[in-house]
Amino acid sequence: MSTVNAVATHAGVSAQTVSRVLRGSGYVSEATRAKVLASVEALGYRPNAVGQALRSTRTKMVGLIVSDVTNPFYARLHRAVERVLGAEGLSLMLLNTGDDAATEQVQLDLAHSYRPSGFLIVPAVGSTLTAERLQGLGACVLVSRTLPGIGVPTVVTNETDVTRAATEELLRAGHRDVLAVLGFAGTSTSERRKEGYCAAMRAAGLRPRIQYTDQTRLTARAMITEALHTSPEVTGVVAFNEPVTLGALGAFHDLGLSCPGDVSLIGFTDAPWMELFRPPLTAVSQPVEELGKRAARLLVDLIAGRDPGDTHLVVPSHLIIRRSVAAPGTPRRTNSPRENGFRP
Amino acid sequence: MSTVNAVATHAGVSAQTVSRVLRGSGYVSEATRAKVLASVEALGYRPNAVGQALRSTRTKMVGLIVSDVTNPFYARLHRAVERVLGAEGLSLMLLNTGDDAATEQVQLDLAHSYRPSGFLIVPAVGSTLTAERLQGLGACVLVSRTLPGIGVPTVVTNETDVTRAATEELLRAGHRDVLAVLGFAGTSTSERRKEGYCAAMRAAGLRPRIQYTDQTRLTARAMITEALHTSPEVTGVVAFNEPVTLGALGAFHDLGLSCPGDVSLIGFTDAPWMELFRPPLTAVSQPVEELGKRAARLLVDLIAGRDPGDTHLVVPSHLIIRRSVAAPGTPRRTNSPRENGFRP
DNA sequence: CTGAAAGCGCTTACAG
DNA sequence: CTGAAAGCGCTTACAG
Repeated sequence: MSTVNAVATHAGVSAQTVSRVLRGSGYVSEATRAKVLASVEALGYRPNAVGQALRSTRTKMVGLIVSDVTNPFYARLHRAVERVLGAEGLSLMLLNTGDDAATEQVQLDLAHSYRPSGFLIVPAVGSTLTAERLQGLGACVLVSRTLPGIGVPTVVTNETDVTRAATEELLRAGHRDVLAVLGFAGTSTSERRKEGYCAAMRAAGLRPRIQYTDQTRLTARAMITEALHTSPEVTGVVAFNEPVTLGALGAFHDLGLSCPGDVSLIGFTDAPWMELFRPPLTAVSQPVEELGKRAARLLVDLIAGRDPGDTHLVVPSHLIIRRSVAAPGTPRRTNSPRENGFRP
Repeated sequence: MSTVNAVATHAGVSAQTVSRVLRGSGYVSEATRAKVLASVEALGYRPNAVGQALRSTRTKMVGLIVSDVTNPFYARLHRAVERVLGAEGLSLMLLNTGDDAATEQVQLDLAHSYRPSGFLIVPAVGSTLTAERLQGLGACVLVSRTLPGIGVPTVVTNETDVTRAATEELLRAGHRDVLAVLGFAGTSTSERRKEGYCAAMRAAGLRPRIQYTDQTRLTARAMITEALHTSPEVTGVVAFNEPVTLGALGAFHDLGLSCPGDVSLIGFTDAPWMELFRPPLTAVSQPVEELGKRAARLLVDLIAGRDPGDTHLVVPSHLIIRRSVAAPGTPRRTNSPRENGFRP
């Protein structure tokens, strides 16, 4: 493993000159530059990022903190972010909070110990992050979820509007009792969607019916099974994310309910299988790639000390109409669960 | 941002003593330890991982190099690996090769510049990685895919056996013309599955029919559409991964083919939606969590310089029988594509 | 245009 | 049980 000094000796120059050539900063004569480059080549020299980071007090790395790496939403986000950052010579360190505030602190500490150039954070439920803490982290952008009363830059989608549109789609088909399955209570994503849902219901003079979940498939499946079991008057469901959408379909299965015959469904975060499903699912398509790209660009500006312009970005989601919403049928009797997934 | 020296001054000891207390190595008196800990607390000191890494010439980080972060297989792998490594105080740096050999080199260089403690690698297609290169990287485990003639530790699944079992499941139902849709030609995963598939076909005196793909949904969809279009005698399909399974379903849709009425399908890498699909998909369930756990443990042993025992691990996949395989119906006529996804 | 000196924050030998 | 010295690999001022 050769070092700058080895290259310097080999080229007959000083270490700083090697550094200057490699960073392309300052003046270097063509002759020296050529000598250095030849030595770099000859020795197969690769700069040690740790040495660079220590001296420059910043690692060319960005911490991406998400709540669940196996949720496809975050995998897509990761890839989109990586594309933009990679072009800027920045790497990504992906950390998982499991939506636990304590884990979030630990992971943030861990990432911070590498002194990354910046952070892209999806705050965990009940996050205890404060403005000061985030300030201390340096450049930082909140993605998808925001934190109340904290003026940090954010990039989110227009969930309120699109959830209202989704709800109205069900109401237009004739549904009167629509269940909104949300994520964790208190997160900005749940609350903003609740707003849109409630606005549509109120405008139609209907009573909202809300179910919070932990955003995972299995919990959603059990909760939706129970809700539809005890409230057979529900004929429409708006899901929260891909796992919850799968949970809803699992619940329909457990109760022997057909979709859209017995109950209509609007999926969230359109996934490839939703188009192929029978029925093809009407779903909200979130612009995940755009979200990631915008967040990454905003962060890059912040890191470079450039004026980023608007620091509170909203990218539009939209509703894709397919065939999982139909007019409600005859009112259901009490449904009893068929098999796995539900304990009364 | 306080440093060891700040803590040392505050506690009235030397920097090395602080270091010893924090690392829990060497002898330190109870009194000194208490003083140091109090100062750490008082100053809110957090060690700088970059400083540690530079001096100890190893970063407490592992590079995980995969081919496509948005493939759920790798997301699950990431989480499983992170669990084991996190418990050992190791972080993960996730890098994407997009299954491109040149990108693989670049990403590996990049990761290596941080001098991680080890690497977990899913080699890209046509990977130019050599034994020497991997040696130079330090501790290294190949996951899921192997490289021919390279004695590096590996953790894979028993693809040959399970693909043979999947093929036999179709033959048992009466199929004679079964299409095996594989991934990239030449990867160990494609070739090992081809082996299992061919073994089953040969044993039944049948002619193999193989289609290589780039393992993505859209390409698989187009290729399978074309294959089923030109060869209406095919009545069974074995898919390669989740994206290819979706591609197959898309192809059936494009050709107006029902499953399992017109064509039977065996999915690969069981995903939650496959159970809920109509028909519920018979699929190969890969032990991704186990794969990640074993690979991570093996790497941890290697890093610690412990004897890892067996360095070529095979974890078992198994076939989950559901309802996408049925007896072949009457032979199909030439199918013409219905809509999007296929250009003759 | 180039170099000698210093130091980023930590830990590794080496003394005592 | 504890400390003075040195150095991991690089880049940042500062001279010339």
